[in-house]
Amino acid sequence: MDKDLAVFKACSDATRLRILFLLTERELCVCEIMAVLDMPQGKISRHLAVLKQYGLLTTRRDGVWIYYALARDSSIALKYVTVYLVSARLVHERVLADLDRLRGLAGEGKICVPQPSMAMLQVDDREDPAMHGQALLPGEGR
Amino acid sequence: MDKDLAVFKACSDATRLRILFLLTERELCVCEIMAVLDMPQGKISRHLAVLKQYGLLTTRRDGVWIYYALARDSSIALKYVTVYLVSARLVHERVLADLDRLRGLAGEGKICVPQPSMAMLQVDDREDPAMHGQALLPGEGR
DNA sequence: GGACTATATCCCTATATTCGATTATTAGGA
DNA sequence: TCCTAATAATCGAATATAGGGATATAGTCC
Repeated sequence: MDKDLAVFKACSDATRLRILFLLTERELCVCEIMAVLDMPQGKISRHLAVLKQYGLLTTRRDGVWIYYALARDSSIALKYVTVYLVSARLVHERVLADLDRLRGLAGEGKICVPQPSMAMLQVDDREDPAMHGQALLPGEGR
Repeated sequence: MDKDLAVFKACSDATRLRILFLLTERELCVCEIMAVLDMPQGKISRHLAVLKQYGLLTTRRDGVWIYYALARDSSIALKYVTVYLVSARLVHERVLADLDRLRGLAGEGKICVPQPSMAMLQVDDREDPAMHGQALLPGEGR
């Protein structure tokens, strides 16, 4: 029962629930989730660590990126929560908006492809306080 | 989405989860839950208040006793959590022990002597726990 | 090696949760 | 009305959790 309890604890936070809804679409790396939810990297990373620790997520490393995906068959509760996520994703406005933003990022491909360094682009690289240190996404100007 | 979040918050405590499993059997009054879980009255009452506040329970007063029962259709998440509860109740040792203790209470007659309305109670234990979304809820006919 | 990027982790504070213990409320009966 | 049982509500302490900010680690490219 402890595993099931862990699943519910994992789901009992608004940010984590939004992340889980996003992951019903496909596996995602941290920077994609950051971009969609518009939250600082440390926060996203921490919540992902919690979700993984509770057994809801698996990770796959691909170079610099670490892809998070919904785990399967790790507990009874997770099975039903997953069915819930898939069923409710089309109902909640906020989730729909998140999914739209995700699809708008860069189609189905990687969005956080390594960018040329700012120095090489000869762009003013003064830090923008509003950016929380996150990298630019393709197509974004500064 | 907030209602769904509330459901998961409600389920993210071991005591509350055990109470919810008990309530898949039938509606219960506080003293019965106290006896089964062997916990102080204040603790049980507090958790029941949380569950009700989050929309998972309904109450019915009958004289001195207040019967708590699983709510229905109050949110999408609750629907799936209820299906989970019915499906998982035969899997977890601790839940089985709780349900056994509950069934053993009636004969003892030491605690309050409630008269549960049998209309609420029909749950088919022979349901296949592996099925998706079609398990019977308490009180639902086939 | 050095620069850069993606991600993880640590520190610290604010807030939330849980619990035991106590007290209050409500209903029924003598 | 007084008494009692069932339940709710309150208080304070201990613990857990979430968040921002800063730093650390680990690949990748040159």
